[in-house]
Order: sequence, then C-alpha cells, then structure tokens
Amino acid sequence: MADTLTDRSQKILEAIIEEYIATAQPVGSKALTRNLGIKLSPASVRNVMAELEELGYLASPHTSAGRIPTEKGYRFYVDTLIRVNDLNRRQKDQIEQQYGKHGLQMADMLREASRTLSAFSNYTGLVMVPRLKATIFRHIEFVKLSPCLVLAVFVTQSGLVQNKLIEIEEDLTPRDLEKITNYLNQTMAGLSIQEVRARVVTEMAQEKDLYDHLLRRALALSSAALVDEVTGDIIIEGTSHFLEQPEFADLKCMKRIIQTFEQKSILVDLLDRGLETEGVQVIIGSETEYSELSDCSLITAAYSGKSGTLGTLGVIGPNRMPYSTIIPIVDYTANLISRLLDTDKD
Amino acid sequence: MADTLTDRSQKILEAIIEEYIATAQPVGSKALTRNLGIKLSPASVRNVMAELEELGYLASPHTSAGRIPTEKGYRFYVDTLIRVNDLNRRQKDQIEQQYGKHGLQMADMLREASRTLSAFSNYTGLVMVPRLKATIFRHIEFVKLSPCLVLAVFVTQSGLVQNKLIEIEEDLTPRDLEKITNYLNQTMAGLSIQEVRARVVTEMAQEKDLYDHLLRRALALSSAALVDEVTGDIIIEGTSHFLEQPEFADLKCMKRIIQTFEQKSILVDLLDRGLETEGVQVIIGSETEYSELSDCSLITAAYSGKSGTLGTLGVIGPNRMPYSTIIPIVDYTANLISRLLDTDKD
DNA sequence: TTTTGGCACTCAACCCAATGGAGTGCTAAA
DNA sequence: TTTAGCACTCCATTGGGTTGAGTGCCAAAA
Repeated sequence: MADTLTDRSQKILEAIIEEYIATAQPVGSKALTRNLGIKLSPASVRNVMAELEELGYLASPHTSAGRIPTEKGYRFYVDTLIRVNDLNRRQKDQIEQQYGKHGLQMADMLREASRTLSAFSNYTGLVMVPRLKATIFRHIEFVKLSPCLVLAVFVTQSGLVQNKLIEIEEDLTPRDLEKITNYLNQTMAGLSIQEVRARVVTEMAQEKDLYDHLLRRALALSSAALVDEVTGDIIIEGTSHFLEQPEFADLKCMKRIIQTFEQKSILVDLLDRGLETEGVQVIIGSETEYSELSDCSLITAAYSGKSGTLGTLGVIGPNRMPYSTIIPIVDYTANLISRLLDTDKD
Repeated sequence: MADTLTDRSQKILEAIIEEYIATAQPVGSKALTRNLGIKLSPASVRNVMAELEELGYLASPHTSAGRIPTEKGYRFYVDTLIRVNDLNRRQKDQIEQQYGKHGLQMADMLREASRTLSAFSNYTGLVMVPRLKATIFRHIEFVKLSPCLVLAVFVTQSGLVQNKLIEIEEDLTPRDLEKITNYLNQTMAGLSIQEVRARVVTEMAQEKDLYDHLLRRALALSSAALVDEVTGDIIIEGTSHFLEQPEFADLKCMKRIIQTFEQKSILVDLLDRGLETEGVQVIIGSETEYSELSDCSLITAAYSGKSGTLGTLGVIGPNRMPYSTIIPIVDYTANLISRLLDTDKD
C-alpha cells in the first residue's frame, strides 16, 4: 500500500506535512505550489492530494479547507520521508552547558535533562527515573530512628540515592546494625538489585532455621529495603508548552491531557515501552493506546549507565510536532546522559 | 472606612461575595433578593450596592452587569464576615485516611499532603519542603563514590533524607570516613542545622592550625555537606484544576500562571511568608506582589515538627475561592502533618 | 497520457445589524 | 426610609449576507 506511493506523491506528502507542522493550518494546493518547491500546477497537486486522501495519509476537516496529515501520514513521514539533521556543534554545546552548573547528582541531572528537553524542543520534557531493579548495588546504610523503625539509605552505582522506612519487630542495637551493614555491603557490592534480591531470597530459604540470628536479620532488612517500587517515577517539565498549541485550545481536551500528566502512570507505561528499543522511538497519537493521549505524540530514547539501560527520556507534544528537529535533541540528550552517568562517579 | 459599614451592608456584601464565589457570575440585585435571605426590595439592595461600590468593596464589569467583589471586598470578607465551619468527623477521617496507606516517609507524606489539599479543595495544593536549616541533625553518612567524590547522606530528626555530592582533594580511606562519621554523629546529634553549621564554622576558625588532620577533614566535609540550599523546594499538585476556572479561560493568562508554577521560585517566596505566622493566612490577588499572580489567592498555614516550624503548605486558586470551606482543610492538614511528624519517628 | 486552466460549488469565518434581557440609576410615591 | 416604576445602557445572542480559500471535475493543451 504505502509502497505504491510514487516519488512525486511522497514529495507532496512531505511538503504538506512540513507545512502543516509549521503553520498548524490545513494546507491547500495553492499554498503548496506558491511557497514550497513544487513546480506543478495547483490542479495537479489537487489530484495527488485526492489520491493521498484516498489512501489515508491525509484528511480534510471540511470540503473547502486544505488537507491535514492523518496519523498514518505522520507515521509514513517519520518512517520514510523525514530527514533528520544532526545538531551542530553550537547546539550540542548549548545543551551540554546546562549540566555543567549543576551538582553532579543524579536526581538533579535527570531533572535538568527534563528541563533541557523541554526548553530546546519547546514541548514537554519527560524523564523516567531509573527503576531500582535496573541499577547496581553500591552501598546500603541503616539509620535507626526509633526502637522499631529503621531508615534504609541505599546508593546505586550510578549515584542515585533511594531511601525507605522499615518497621522491625525486634530491637536492634546500633552495633547489630553496623554489623549488618558491613555484611551487606561486602557481600552485595557490584551485584544488580535483581541479583541481590534473588540472592537474599535463596539464602533466606536455605537457612530457614538459621542459628545465626544476625545473618537472618540482615537478610530480612535488606529484603525489606529492596522491595520493588510498584510504579516508576517520572520527571515532567514544561507542561505549559501545551497551552501554546492551537490544537488544544479547547479547555476540556487540554484538561484531560494535563490530568493524565499529573497522574503519571500512563506516561510511565509509555516510557517503559522504550526501554528495550535502541535509538529514538516515536509514538504517534492512538499508537499510545490511551484515548486521553490520542492527539499526542512522544519521541523517546533510552539512556544507560555502565550497568546497561537505566531508563528512558523524551518529549511529548501534539501529533503536529517538528519531528525532524526534536528527534536529534532527544537522541543527543539520551547519549549525553548516558555518557555523564558512565564517567562521573565510580 | 471599613467600620462605617452598617450591619445591613455587611450582610449584603457577604451574600454577594458568596453568590459570586458559587456562580462566577456578576451578581445583580434581583438575584440577591430572590435566592438569598435578603428580605429587601431590589431597589433597596441597589442603593446599598452602589454604596459598596463607592467604598471600593464591589465593582461592576459594565453598567448593565451585576457586581463582583474587589480585592478589598474579599479581604473584608475573609477578615470579618466569613464563618468558617470546622470539618466534621467524617471529613477529618477522610483526610486522615490518605496518609495511612502510604509509607511513613516524610517526602511521601508531603507529596500526599499536597495531593490531598488539591483533591479536597478542588484547587491546587502546595507544600513547601522543610528548609535544611529549620531541621534538626540526626545522622550523617558518607559514601565514597570515587577517590575524589563522596556522597553525604543526611537524615534529619523528622526523617527527611537529603544527600549531596562532595568533591574532595585528598583521598580518604574508608576507615577515615568511618571515623569522621562517628565523630560527627556523636558531636552533632540533636543540634539544629543552624547550630551545627555555626559550630563547624567556629571550630574551624579556632583550630586553624589543627594538628588533628581527621578533625579538620571532618569539619570540612560536614561544612560542605550542609551548605544551605539556595532555594527551597515545593510540591505542587493539581495544577489541572486551574483549567476549570472560568476566570482563566484566556489561554494567555492561563499560561502565565502555569509558567509561574513551573518556575516555583515565586511560590517559594509566597509560602515563605507564612513561616512565622500562626494559623491560617490568606493572601489575596495583588497582595502577592507579583503581577503574574494578581488574579490568584493563596490560603496557607505553617506546619511543624518537634523542633518548631518546618515549613508551610496551602492551596492556590483564583481570588474567587470558597475560602470558608478551604480554610479549615488547610488548617486541619497543617495540624495533621505536624502531628504525624511529631509522633512518628524518634 | 499527463498536465493545466477554467469554472461552478462548498463551507467556515467574518462582519454587521437587530433583538432580547438583565441590570442599573433616578424619581416619585408609599 | 423603602419601594415601585421607568427610561436607559450595554452585553450577548441570533441570523443573514458576504468573502475567500479551497475543492472537484472537465475540457483543452502539452
């Protein structure tokens, strides 16, 4: 089907999509021949447009308006037509600068990444915070808050700090805690959290009637400290850019989208999808499979530390997004973050 | 000036404000006599309204519309007319329930507070994260990430965990770090951060040519770990409620407000103002002294742990807010948080 | 066979005038 | 002092007319 498009049809489709992305107005045949590099008459263009509409790449809001791209149109554009320019040196430097001033801490870095994505794309930036299980154990520390309450502070290889309150039944002396801490730090260092968790489970099973009380407690504590987060967290920046989009002028629809953002879980799911994919991924409209976001598109890419993929980041906006300029921004940011996480601290 | 208002004028002003809060429509004399408990004729009401407008409590968008309250009107309403009903048992229970399911961790609790404020008020919830200097030192821990990079993890009395990356010049052995940790935890426990900081400074000055290397390093490390955050952090939830307000239907103005939220610094300043005030504080429109928020009002209250005031929380919305129902929600939430912080962990 | 000019047609957007109605201020009567 | 009555104002809504961008189709040109 898509293959049957002639060269000329593709050129016209591309021109229409780019014009529509730039203006947010339905494009007519005349505008195309006037401004863009189409050296055909409006009438010929009209024929092609009618054909493209027939095939589902374009749609017309009403008879006497121009055409706008359908999702299928955008998809074809992104898959085949698009010409992605790499960022030039200056742009790369500008993006990179944003991370210099900040402390080197991971959480700050991810927040900055989201901000930068938003600022450079003029849409909304998304960064998924690494899931615990994707990270590598570096250090754990227990701070006793009360006789039956212990705070576990937990540092991953890449410098992410997580903490968790644990209720315990039996009182542990600071001495006990120290021993437990030492034991865990020595045994578990360098393992991925998944491995640590697995190991704790098997050891606990093996040594059910463990006479070594301390070991048992150590395992119990670490098991409690490392329970998986039910749901990932996500950093959203630049929601206000949505208010600039003419397609969301309707407050009803606007509100639905912003609420979806606040709720986060849907975005978490969408970013999760990019975890296994190499390079930049584009999700267009109903491909999200959420009706709330049927008019939104995402451009995402995975980032990684030395332990492999940690999470994904990206940009969300209306379907009518300048994909060709945003894709390299997302791509570069993901690589930059990966680089920073890799070199910084170890 | 305000004192010259007769009883009757006040009743009418109150009725107008409450009607306007409920409907968002300018209130006319007829509507007042029909629906509300005013047993005067429209003509009499009109006289009073004209008088109230003269005095600056009301304004009319144009000649043939009803009246709407001015900021002065709202201020008088909040200061004198308002009847704040306490929450009933059921409402209190409902609010309290929100905190049960969650872990007991402070950060989660504050986030939940913001969510709850938003959900129960139908406006936007704000919670200021305690400033470091307002908290009490409980425990510090150093994790060595690389030869010249140390992660300081730092727990306050109330269970807030902060962490900070520190670059060091000289390599410290794990043994050194442990000693330093012990020293600091023993000397500083129970002091407020301000005190700790002061103490570190004086000690460092005193013992300039300290032969005890370790102590000097300890002080240097803790000094680096406890530098004040330049700017406080704030948790915002329920921004989408702003999209429901008819007064912000204009996208331009809407965008300005949401951008102000994203930037956070202005909100931090506004919440800061409530730190020294007892009870609930209301800031109306231009009282914020920020033109971006000249159509917004805040209802805030301070919350505290056992070490005294920790921060503030509240609700932000349009000037036309149902103050009488939101004030008790903010009040109760602040008290609840204070109670939870006080009892939970020590 | 493909392209193009011409032409009739469609339809949203815009403008404009007329209408209706809610609300006001004022005055005179109760 | 309160109220009924009345003239007046002005926004919001409605509906008709016009405009203009764009379309589809057909016949002529290339």
